[in-house]
Amino acid sequence: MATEDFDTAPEPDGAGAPAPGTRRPGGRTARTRVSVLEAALAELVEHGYADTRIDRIADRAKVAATTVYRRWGTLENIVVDLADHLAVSITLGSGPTLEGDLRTVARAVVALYGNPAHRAWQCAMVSAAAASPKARRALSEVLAKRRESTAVAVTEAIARGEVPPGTDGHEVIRATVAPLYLRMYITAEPVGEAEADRAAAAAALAARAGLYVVGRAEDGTAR
Amino acid sequence: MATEDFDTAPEPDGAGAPAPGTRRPGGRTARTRVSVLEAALAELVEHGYADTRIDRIADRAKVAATTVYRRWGTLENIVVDLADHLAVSITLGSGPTLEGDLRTVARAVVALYGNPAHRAWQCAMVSAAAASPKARRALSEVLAKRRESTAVAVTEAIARGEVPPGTDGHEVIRATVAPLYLRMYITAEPVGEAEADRAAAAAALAARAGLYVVGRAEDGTAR
Amino acid sequence: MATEDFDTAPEPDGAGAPAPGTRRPGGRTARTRVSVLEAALAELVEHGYADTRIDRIADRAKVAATTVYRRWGTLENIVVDLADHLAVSITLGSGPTLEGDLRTVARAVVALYGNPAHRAWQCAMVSAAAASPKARRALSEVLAKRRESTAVAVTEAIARGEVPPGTDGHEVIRATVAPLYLRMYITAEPVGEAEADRAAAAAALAARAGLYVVGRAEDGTAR
Amino acid sequence: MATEDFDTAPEPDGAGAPAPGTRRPGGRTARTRVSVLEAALAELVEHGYADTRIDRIADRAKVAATTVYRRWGTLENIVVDLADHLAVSITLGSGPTLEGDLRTVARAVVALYGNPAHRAWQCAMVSAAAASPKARRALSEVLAKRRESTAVAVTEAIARGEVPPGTDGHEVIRATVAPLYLRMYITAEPVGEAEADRAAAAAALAARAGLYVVGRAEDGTAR
DNA sequence: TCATAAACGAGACGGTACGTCTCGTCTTGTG
DNA sequence: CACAAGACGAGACGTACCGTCTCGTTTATGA
Repeated sequence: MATEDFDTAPEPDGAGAPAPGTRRPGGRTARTRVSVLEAALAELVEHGYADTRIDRIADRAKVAATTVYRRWGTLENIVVDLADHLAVSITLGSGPTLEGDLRTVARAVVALYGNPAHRAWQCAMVSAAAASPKARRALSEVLAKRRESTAVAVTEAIARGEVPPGTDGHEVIRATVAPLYLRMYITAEPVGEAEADRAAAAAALAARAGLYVVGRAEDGTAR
Repeated sequence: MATEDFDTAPEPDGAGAPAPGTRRPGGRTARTRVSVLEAALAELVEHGYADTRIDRIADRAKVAATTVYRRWGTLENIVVDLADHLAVSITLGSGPTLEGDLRTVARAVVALYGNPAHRAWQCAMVSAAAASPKARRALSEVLAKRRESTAVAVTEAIARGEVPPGTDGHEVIRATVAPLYLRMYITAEPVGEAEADRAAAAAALAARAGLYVVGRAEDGTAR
Repeated sequence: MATEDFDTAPEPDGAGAPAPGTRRPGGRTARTRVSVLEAALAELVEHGYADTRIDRIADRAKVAATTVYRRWGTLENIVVDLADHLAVSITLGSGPTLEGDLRTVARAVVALYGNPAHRAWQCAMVSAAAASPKARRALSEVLAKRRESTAVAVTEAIARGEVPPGTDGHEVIRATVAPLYLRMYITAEPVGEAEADRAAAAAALAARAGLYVVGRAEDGTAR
Repeated sequence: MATEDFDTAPEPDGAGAPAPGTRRPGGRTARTRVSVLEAALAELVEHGYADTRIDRIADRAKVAATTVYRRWGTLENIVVDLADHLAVSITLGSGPTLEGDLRTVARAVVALYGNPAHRAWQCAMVSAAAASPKARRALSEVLAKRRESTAVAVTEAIARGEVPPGTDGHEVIRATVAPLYLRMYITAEPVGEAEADRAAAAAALAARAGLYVVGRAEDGTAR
């Protein structure tokens, strides 16, 4: 195993003071939060993560910059907090074949990429993740949660006898979205429905072949 | 097609003055360049892209900060310039099967990730790419160049009749490395030889099934 | 006359609401006041005027900061209010000579300077006085009040025929303490009984010579 | 001896980096310095020490605030630096009597107080001195330097046989100015030529009586 | 080999954003 | 329903880093 996780700092986030916004989470506090998150998203869309400034967020949110620093401290924290606010749910129509379901997932991923707000946020997360363990963990969690809701497609496929028992749903979803994410967030190559469908087909094929059966992963190759 | 490339700025890099370091590229000039690039790499390893400071690079390279600004201007440019300096070449032993070759490629990718210097640089590139079109293009080119040398495996496989004629070599390689890159640079999940081999197997399977035949990509799905 | 008083701001202290703490000056109200004043004094001793913070005073007094703001509004007001709380009285033993009495006064001034609490407060007053007219007036009053009780020594000396009739008691006291205050609060040079006694001697000498006879002050010099 | 000096902080001003402005003290550097000092003085006159803001100084001096922080760090340092820039010299005409000379000194002190710029600066110094040992030392030095040039009046008076040999010039000057400083910077009572002349007369009288003979100070009183 | 233009070194500065610290006010939820 | 505690607005602070400018020095390079 080449690596686990490249954490570095010990994150001295110990429970000192209970962070503003937690103690009295109603009324103004909540309004402020929404207002800031929305402003942050707008700034991400307009300027991108690297050129997003906290004071500009505060201005746009009609909030004192001090408040932003008090509540979030860093831009990274704001972006991470946006995850909840953006809460995305992919609903798949329980199609008759695994490939159909995966195609739905893949197309949804591409569609999200077409949404400027979501795309800007996701880009920001990727950029932040490459720099900080905290963002890394957060992004990891968000994606895991999303997979959670789509991995049921695999369960059903197992029930239908379409793929071998023991097939790891998460792994199948990963295989489906990986080529898309590569293009979208790393090489910035064009992504469309063609790519989505091809990725779904490849993942379904491999799943049917039993490549994602848990445990078989241990010896690595299947065939 | 959901997107092409999300460039924004026109990059006003017009040929004003001929950029220091090009006119007299010998002796001290060359020494300076190497020294700075090496220092930059070390800083990337130590602090990560987000916390790498130009002045610290200059200090470490025993060079005036002014010089760094004159020659590269931005950290991003330095990181991009590092691409040449890190020149990686994956040599595959022309094995008897496509899957074998892909496995070699995948394992090489994982091995590179195990190299702290290369990993730090690649993380920096991903982070920068998420923010700037220039970095995006550069990263895109680097990866394309790498694929160039490994895509021959597919050509040979076609010759052997292992995969259908018209199969797109680049696409096969992309399919091979995508799950690894996803784990390495986006979700920060563990990556090892197991994952490498599984990715290679899946890509080979899909290639054999004709999923990566050029032109068929147009209508998207291959059945 | 080079100057009168360097007031600037109009002091918008007009009688709007009757200031909290004036209406019901018993029980808790009084306890709070004492507690805050004492805390303020302690903070002055510990940190000095420039580094004394209202919230720290509140903490130490076990009182809500809001209360402090309501009652005093500014640190300056607290310091001014401390004047009463510190009420100092110099009792002179009605000695046989003016110089003796003045020596008592001078030594008392030096002794007060040796008291950390009083010294801290006095330093604060001087510092505040250099900045605000209100503090200036307050300090002026405090010192005038102190002189009031000691100037009787001059009245008695006049009665004894030791100094000419019409000698201004306040002026004699001023002359006595001036060199000490100069050292203590302006040049921060050492001050001890030697200086006290010398100042008393000089003031007594000048008083006997009739330098402080009222009216003669008009033409300034007394020969 | 009640006290020496009320220093507190260890002043971590050790020779780390040689502070900007010392290495290349010509041209722009010098212009910047003058510009800032002049602006600072103007702000002191307009707003007083307590309400002088560094960024406003920078604005007025048409200099980046960063530069001010780099060169001086604190307002206190600027005010201290102003001492040199304001370089005051009292020239006394070598009159025939000590009292005449002292009168010149006293009147000069009052006249300086009439100069708004000098008065604002001196008030600032007093205020700062009450808060920081560094300012205290600086003010102390400035005043000592001024006395240095006027204390010669006493030397000449000794030569003329007007005052006893061994009379301490500095102490005589202190006695002269003390009542004026008390009124000007502590009690803010009016000060004019009348007070100046009276103070000069009293100091001269005490000096002639031998009160300021060095060594006699040890046992304190002279009589 | 030597003149000269290129590249570098070093100090200072302008400017942006950051993150913090206070002060004093306003708001909220709880006793 | 009052009020203590929480959250906020405003403003200044001091710092970090970026990128530029200036001037003086060193060093390639080609005539």
